[in-house]
Amino acid sequence: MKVNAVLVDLGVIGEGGWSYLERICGLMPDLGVIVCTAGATVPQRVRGLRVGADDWINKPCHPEEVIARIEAVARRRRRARAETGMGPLVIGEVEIRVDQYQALVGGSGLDLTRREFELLQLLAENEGRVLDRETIYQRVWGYAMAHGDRSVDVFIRKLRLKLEKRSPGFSYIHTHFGVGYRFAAETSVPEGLTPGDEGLDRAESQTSSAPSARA
Amino acid sequence: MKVNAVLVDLGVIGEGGWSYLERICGLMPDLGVIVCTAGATVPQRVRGLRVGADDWINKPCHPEEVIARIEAVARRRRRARAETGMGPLVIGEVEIRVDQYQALVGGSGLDLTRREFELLQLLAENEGRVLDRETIYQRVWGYAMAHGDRSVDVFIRKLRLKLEKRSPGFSYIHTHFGVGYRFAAETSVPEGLTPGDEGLDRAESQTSSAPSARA
DNA sequence: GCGACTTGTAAAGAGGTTGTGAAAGACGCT
DNA sequence: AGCGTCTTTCACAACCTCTTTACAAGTCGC
Repeated sequence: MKVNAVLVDLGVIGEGGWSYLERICGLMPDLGVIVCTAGATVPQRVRGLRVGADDWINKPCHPEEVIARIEAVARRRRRARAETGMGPLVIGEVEIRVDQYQALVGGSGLDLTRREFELLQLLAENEGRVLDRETIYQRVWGYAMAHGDRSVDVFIRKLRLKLEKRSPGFSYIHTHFGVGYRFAAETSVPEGLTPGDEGLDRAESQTSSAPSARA
Repeated sequence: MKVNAVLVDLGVIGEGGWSYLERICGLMPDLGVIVCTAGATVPQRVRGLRVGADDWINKPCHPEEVIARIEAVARRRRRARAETGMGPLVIGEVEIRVDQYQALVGGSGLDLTRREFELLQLLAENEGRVLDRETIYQRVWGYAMAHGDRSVDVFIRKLRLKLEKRSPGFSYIHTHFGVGYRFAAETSVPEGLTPGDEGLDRAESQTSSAPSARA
């Protein structure tokens, strides 16, 4: 069961309420946030929506409407991450069984530590997308990355070692210099390309060389 | 400019309003829909949100709050679209996936550095518009350009090389002497046409550029 | 066409980013 | 507590990108 939205009853809103709201919206951008207050003024509601709340209900309010608004927000959220199917995550040779806390490569189990697994899971859930280190750290470690922290790099390396040992010839984790990392199943040595005629273009072809295309 | 949300004023809602709302929500699931009505009852609002509206405002309502609600919905939409990669930027053969930090030409990936990518993105977002160097620098580098800085020119060149290598016969980045650069998909060698005799409105030659238009 | 200015092009060094191996520290188990 | 495992930190090497510079080529007004 996945949470798509929360209903936050702040009562009569005060300073504590604002910082709380900001923290929720900042920390969990994927979560729908509906705020419920007693007698909030228009400027307050405006401020709340600006901070990041998805909806704002003022008491007294009808239960039916509250439910409908929750549904509306939750539906939006669900749609936004429609790809988060419940089945195992499969990218190329790699299969991730989230519920079992286990990753497989070519059918046999991969021995990962907790951090390694959660990093792999995050990357795989965002297949094809470049994630920067701050985002990775925030979502795997659960709090903000300290300046100069190299943990992400180190764990990327560990994952790479374990993955590429199991399926040689494929590279999964790609570095985007100055940006972050991207997870995708690609042949590490694109055939038919002579190293040297590339010029400025390092010709990493995204689509053509996917080994086992995953629709 | 991309539309993220619409505000639909249905007045006093009747049967026509319902079918209209259903059509909008059904036809354009990616669009945020905010409904505005006069004196809709709670069951009516519940029904509207169930049909697929993202928010529901009842008149009389404060303009400030309306704007805040539009912003909230639009923000959600934008985020959802960026996250799911729903809205790649497509100009001619070039496709830009902002969330993936990746650009494709003719379906295969173009490997760009961070600055190159951000420059391309800026140009593509302003397709057909001439951007001067100061603006480009300000928006890609994030601060004002120093006098005599040639960085923009250098990166324009790098982009041109990578783009034109991949789709020969087309030029995307056009120089406007003394002004700046303009991004548009055009055949690079149109015979008998001197670049410059386009007159005053050179900006809107937005050919939808069928790739086979060269014959 | 001439001169002044703008833009194209190529290359190299500086500076920052990432890869890598190993040691130190934290954690959990018996 | 003792031990092994996992995590974090550190230092250095390797690498990539950005910026700068210099010169060539192009464009505009006269």
